[in-house]
Amino acid sequence: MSVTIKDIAKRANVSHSTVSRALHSSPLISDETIERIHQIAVDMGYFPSAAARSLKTNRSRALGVIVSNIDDPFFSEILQGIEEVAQERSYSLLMAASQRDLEREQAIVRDMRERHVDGLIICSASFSAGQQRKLLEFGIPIVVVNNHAAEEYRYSIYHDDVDGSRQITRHLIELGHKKIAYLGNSLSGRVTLDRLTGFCQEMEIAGLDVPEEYIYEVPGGNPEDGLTALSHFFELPDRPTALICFNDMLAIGVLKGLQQAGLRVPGDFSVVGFDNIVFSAYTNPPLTTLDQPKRYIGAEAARLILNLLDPLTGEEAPNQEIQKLKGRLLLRKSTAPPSTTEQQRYP
Amino acid sequence: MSVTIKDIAKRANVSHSTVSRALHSSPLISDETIERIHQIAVDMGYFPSAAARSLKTNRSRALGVIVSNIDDPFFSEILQGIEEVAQERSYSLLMAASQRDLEREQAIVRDMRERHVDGLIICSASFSAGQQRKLLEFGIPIVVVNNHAAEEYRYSIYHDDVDGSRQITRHLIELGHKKIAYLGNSLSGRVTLDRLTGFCQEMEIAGLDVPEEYIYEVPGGNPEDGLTALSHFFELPDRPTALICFNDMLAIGVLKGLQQAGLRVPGDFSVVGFDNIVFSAYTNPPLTTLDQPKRYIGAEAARLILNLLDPLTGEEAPNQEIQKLKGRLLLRKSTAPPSTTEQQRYP
DNA sequence: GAGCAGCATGCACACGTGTGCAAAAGGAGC
DNA sequence: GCTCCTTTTGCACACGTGTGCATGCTGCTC
Repeated sequence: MSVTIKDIAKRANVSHSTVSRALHSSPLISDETIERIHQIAVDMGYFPSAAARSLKTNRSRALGVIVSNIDDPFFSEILQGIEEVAQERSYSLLMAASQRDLEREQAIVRDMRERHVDGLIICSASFSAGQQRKLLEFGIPIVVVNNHAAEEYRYSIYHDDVDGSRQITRHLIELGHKKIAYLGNSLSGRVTLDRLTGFCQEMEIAGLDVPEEYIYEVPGGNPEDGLTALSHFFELPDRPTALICFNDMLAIGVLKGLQQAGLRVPGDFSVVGFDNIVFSAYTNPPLTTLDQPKRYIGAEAARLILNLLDPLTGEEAPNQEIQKLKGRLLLRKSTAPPSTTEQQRYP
Repeated sequence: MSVTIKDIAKRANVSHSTVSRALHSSPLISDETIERIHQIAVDMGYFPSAAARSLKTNRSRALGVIVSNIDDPFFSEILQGIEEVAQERSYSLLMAASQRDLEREQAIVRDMRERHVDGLIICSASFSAGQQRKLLEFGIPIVVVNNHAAEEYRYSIYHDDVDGSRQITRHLIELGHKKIAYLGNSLSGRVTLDRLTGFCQEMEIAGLDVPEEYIYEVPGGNPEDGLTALSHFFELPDRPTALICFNDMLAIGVLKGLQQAGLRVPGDFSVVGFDNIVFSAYTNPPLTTLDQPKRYIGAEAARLILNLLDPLTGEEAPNQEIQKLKGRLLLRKSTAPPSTTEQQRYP
């Protein structure tokens, strides 16, 4: 079929082991043979077999990446960060989407194991606890990104959602809002909880009350979820003047709902998102949000795992590393002081 | 290290070849041995080694997927479609982003080859012609998706951009527009060209003139590109009343630019996009666009290549297949008849 | 010239799996 | 009891690469 080191060996009148060593530029082989064999390899169009190498060395130079959905703009930006670093260090990526489906998760984990990936990056917020044990007995480094159980893994990197949410809440409070609500995504576990916690903490510090009905959760994080969730807040007798959304996607849906209802943002109602996905800058009005360094998070996750696999010279591989990154409040145009006449403007 | 078929063989008091056959449920092995060995395999936590299998069988049960950018919402939806079908047929995906960078492309192709992927799906519109030859001597099926050289490959699946563009143009013409402009993306080769062609065809049929300066290209397809491109049209002495954008991303930027300039859409100016990415439904106003079946395209690409690899019973593998899919015009709120006083309303 | 060091290369086995062929076991038919 | 057939299993080799160890060669020193 294709050219192997044996073919090269024949052509060069040496043994296949000499070829193998020469291609790795081993010091055991004389410089001229190395040069000669490299040349022959190029001429013959030799490509090493990753399978054979992997079989022999027990390393695949591949990373597994598990994500909930590839087409989530938040995750896809993280993926881009991972990809860049992996490519730079010449690792390949085996990618799979769990769709939050247990059966798929199991199939994926099984596959990753059979393919002997050298490391695993999990970007699926809700990776089931059952899989976790299976993964650990796997014996390879695992880095989780923004997982709901970030602290239970040895290596993880995640955004400080409590802090981010506090920044956002403080901003609204400083604008003068007193009636602030939170719209969460029940599917995202720890993340939505942390964002809720940060919100509540800051409200308490400010001595502001958060009625139970100001906290609402939907099972999803897409624009349409935000759109439909809005009716909950509309039906309240005492309506909030500002809404903190779990993420930008929800916020984008909320903006549309408000517009349909004839409410002006931010004049009548303030909305904030979370994540700073690309499109949050192009809504009308542009969305005030919390900028998570998504690309950096992905890159950092890849770097962390690659440093564990191929320790750079001088660096010691840590046996535990949990990175908590802080985001940055991004003020745009969807927030303003509450309208003094807001009750009248409600439809 | 981990459990191998030899370990199972020892435990079961048979040879490793019997185990190998039993695990494949070969008819050569008695049912009871098959049953017994399957049980032992489960008990011992056996995982077959993909590397060893791949080495022996010359199949990897993996598909390579090359994309320009993972975080492009258009491609990431296609990816999702690919992923679903691949998973269903238990193939894994090796994913890489070319970033339209020649050096990266080469590294990726090399890697895919070394890893012996069974098939390749190329979603990078501008995959260089040089790579193409290398790929073909590769000897594996290749399916290109929306490539600029779709017809040069044996298997490809792409959207009928000429038709789509004609649908869009016709819509604008029917609304009464006579001065329609096109904003292209010079990086996307055939795609932008086809969309331009469809536009021109329909304009000619309607007997409408397209001045040279109504056709403008920017090197990119992101919202910011659309935003900056707008000034070109503003500077024209005789301005268009409608703009067809290469894709939704550009259109989203254009919408923002128009809003900043104080123009009303669609009252003062009509805008249409292309692709129907998720967010096009959430702009203000919602974007009229051409709905490409992105997920379906991805799924179809994966199905095509998998049918070539593992022909389903009864089906004959075609030795060439070029699918051209038609999109559907999606009327939303960014288009309307041209304002009769449009010249006055321009700033 | 014997001994030795140092360099360059080959031999042989290993990684885990799949498979053609031989062989063993068992039963049936004469 | 022998042959023949069927069913079940084992032997041995192959896939392409990496590596410990042995071997051969060259040149130097005493």
